[in-house]
Amino acid sequence: MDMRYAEKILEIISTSDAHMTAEQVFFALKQRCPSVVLATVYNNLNALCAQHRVRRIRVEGYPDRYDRATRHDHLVCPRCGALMDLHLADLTAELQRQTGLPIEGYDLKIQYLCPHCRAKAQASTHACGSADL
Amino acid sequence: MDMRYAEKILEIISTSDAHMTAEQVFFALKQRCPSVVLATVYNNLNALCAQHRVRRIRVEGYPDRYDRATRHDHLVCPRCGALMDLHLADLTAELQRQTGLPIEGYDLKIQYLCPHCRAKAQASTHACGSADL
DNA sequence: ATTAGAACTAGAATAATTCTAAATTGGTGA
DNA sequence: TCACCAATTTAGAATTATTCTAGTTCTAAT
Repeated sequence: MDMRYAEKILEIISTSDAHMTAEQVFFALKQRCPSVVLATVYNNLNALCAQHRVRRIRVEGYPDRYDRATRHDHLVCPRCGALMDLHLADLTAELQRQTGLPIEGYDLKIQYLCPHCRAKAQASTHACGSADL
Repeated sequence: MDMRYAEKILEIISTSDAHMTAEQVFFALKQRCPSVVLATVYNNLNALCAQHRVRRIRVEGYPDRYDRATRHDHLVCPRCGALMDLHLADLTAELQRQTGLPIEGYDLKIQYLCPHCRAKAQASTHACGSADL
């Protein structure tokens, strides 16, 4: 397993709340380790995800993002892809009970127009009478 | 908007419970319309998703899948990407209350090792003492 | 029949990610 | 110290899913 940079990558991800893409992690790491290459970042990220030390988040229409492995949910803006953390109660036990299955985890993404996109949507509604999507 | 094939595509998706990829939809449609091209399927699928008549499901490590637009949740096998429908109670109101936000919807994916992968995992555990992932 | 606009086709282009092979690194024992 | 081994990284090509562009065809209205 490729792991020479793993600790550094882990630190970058866990000290940022930016939900970075692989490329952003790569640029952040490059500041400290100029010789590192994007493929290495992907390798390390994949290894970290396999070990559940990092969490990969896929958002419709955007590259994968990487996040701390702590259990929490997300708010996703369907317009701009912005991601925000949300700390709701853990539903695992409840879902296990409802489904009767040995579930391993779950992923809850809540769609919500972020304030910025909400403002833009209102502006364009006022301007031309209907949304531009 | 590209919509000449939309009804046929909608029919293919809604009469199948296979959670098809764009390519599978394309092959199914090609049976009836041999001249159709993959890009057209993507265009129609995108239009249908924008109108919320079809739902796109992204699964880690696999191409996007398309599903009926009815509200329901999914069970996802983290090993093979298999998708299964799950009809749990609608959480929208509860989430709206808990977050205090005007949410537009949500996406709940529950990870669960499907019976097939479970059997395989057990077999390899017995054979060589530990999982092969 | 003509025209205009929408939708389709073909295939090139793009973007994210993975793969392959070669080079480098770090650790271990001689 | 030196040589060796396995693990990891590098470099860049390859792959895959999806989108884009330009030209063509279709439909419906005139």
